[in-house]
Amino acid sequence: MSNENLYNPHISVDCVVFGFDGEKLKVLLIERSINEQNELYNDKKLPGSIILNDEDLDEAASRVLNELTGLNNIYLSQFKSFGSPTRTANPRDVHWLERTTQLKIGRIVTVAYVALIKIDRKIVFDAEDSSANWYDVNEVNTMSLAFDHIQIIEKGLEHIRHQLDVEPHLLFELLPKKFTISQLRILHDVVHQARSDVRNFQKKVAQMPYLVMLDEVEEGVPHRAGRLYKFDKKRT
Amino acid sequence: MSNENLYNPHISVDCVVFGFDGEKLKVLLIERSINEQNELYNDKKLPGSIILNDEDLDEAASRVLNELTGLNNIYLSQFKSFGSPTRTANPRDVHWLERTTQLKIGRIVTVAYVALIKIDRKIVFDAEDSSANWYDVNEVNTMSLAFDHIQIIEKGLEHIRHQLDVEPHLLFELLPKKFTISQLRILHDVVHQARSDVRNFQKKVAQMPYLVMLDEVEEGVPHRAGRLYKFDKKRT
DNA sequence: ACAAAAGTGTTTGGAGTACACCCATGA
DNA sequence: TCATGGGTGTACTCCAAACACTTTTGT
Repeated sequence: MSNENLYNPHISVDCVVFGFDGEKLKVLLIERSINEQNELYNDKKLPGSIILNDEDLDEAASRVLNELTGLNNIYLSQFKSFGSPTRTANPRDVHWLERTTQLKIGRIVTVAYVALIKIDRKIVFDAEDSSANWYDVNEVNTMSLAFDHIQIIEKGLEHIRHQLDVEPHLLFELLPKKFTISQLRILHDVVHQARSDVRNFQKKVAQMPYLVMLDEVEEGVPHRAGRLYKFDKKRT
Repeated sequence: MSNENLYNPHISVDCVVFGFDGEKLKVLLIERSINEQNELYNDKKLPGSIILNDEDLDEAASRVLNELTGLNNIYLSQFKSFGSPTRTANPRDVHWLERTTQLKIGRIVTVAYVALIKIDRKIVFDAEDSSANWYDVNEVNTMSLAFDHIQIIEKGLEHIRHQLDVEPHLLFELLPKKFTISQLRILHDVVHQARSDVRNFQKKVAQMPYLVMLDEVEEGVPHRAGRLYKFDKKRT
C-alpha cells in the first residue's frame, strides 16, 4: 500500500476518446485481461485512472491521455460524474483495480471526460499492461466493458454530438491537418446522424472564416481529386 | 467520528438553486456563522452535503433539497464537478466542515447541480443551523462565499442559461402555476440577457403546444389584466 | 469509354426582426 | 381622465432545404 499518500482511491477520471477513420466514429478502448480462477477473462475498459492527491481533475484526465498516447494539447472536456454505489459491485472490477493500484478500493466516483483526437496521427498506445484499439461507436453496446463504462460512453456520445453542434469548429479536432470538404461532410453526417446535401454543405462551409482553402488537391484517389483545406484556429 | 460508516467524506454535492421573483433571477444561499477566535464571522454557502455511503449522486442532491425545502420533484441537473486540490485550502472551511460533519476532512471533490424552483411556493427553509435567503444572481460576485462556491454559481448560471435556451419548457419550472405572457417574457429576457419585442414574443409562444390559455385573467393589477396561462407537461 | 466523386446556382418556404396603435382597467 | 401595461398585423430579410448537370481523373 505504498501508493496511499500519492493516490486518492476515492475519485477517478475516465476518458471517452473519439476518433474518425474517414467513415465511422470510433472510440478508444483498452483491452483488459483478468486471471480468474486460472481462466483468462478478456474485456475492455475506458482509459482512466484514480487521481493523484495533489492533482486537479482536468490534470488527471490530461495525464491519462498523455500516458496513453504521448500526446499533449488534446481537446478534453468534462461532461459528467458517475457515482452510483453499485458501480463497483462487480468483484472482478474491484480485484483488478486493487491489483493494478496496490490500494484498498471501496466505492469510487468517476469524473468522465470526452476527448477528440486525429486518428491519423501515428500514435503508439502505451496502455497499462495491454493494448488499446479503436472501436466503432455503434458496436460498443454489444461488447463486454468494465464497470459502468457502457453508460459512460453512451452519455459521452450524447454530449459530444451536442457539443459539435454548438461549436462546429471542434469537428476539425477529428480530421487530419489537410482534408477535403467531402471528408468534413462525411464526418458531419456521421456525428449528426444525417445525410446532408452536397451543394448546401459547400455553401455552409464557405461562410466559415476559419476554413481556409489550400493550393493543393488530394492524391491517390481513383477519381477527380478534391481540393484540400485546413483549419485556422486563429479565425475561430 | 460516529459518522464514519454513514458518510463518505471525500465526495459532496452542491446545489445552485435558481428562482425568479418576477423581476430578477435569484439564487438560494445559506447563511453561515463561524466562531473564529471569539469573533463571529458571517458568510454564505450553497446548499450541499457530503454524500452518504450508499447513496447515488442524484439522490444526495435530492436529499439536500428536500431537507432544505421539504419539496420533492424539483428540477435538478448535474452540470460539473469541482475537484481542485486547493478548494479546501481555507482552514475556516475545513474547520466548519469538521464541526458540522464530525468527520476528519481532507480533500473533497464536489459534484454540482442546478435546481429550478418556483419562488412563490410558501417554502419553509430548514437550513442546517441557520437561515436561507434568495440573492440576486448579479450580486453574488460581491459577496463572501465558502469554498469555491462563487465559481460554482458562475458555471451553474452559464449552464442553466444554455439549458433554458435548448429546452425552453424548463422556464415553467421557475414560474407560478398560472402566469401571464408578460411574466414569461420578462423571465425569458432576464435569462437571455435580452429585451424581446412584445408582439414577436406573443407569436413565438403561440406555437408552443405545451402553453395553454386559461379562462382567467390576473387580479389586483393597476392596469388592464393579463390573460393567465398554464404549462401542460404532457404536451412537451 | 466508363466509373466515381468533385464542383457548382436558383428557387421556395419558414423563421426571425422591426415597427405603432388602440384597448381595458384601477386609481 | 389619466396612467399603465395588455394585446394585435404586416412587411422585409435571411437562412435552410430541395433539386440536376458538367467536370476531372484513374482504370
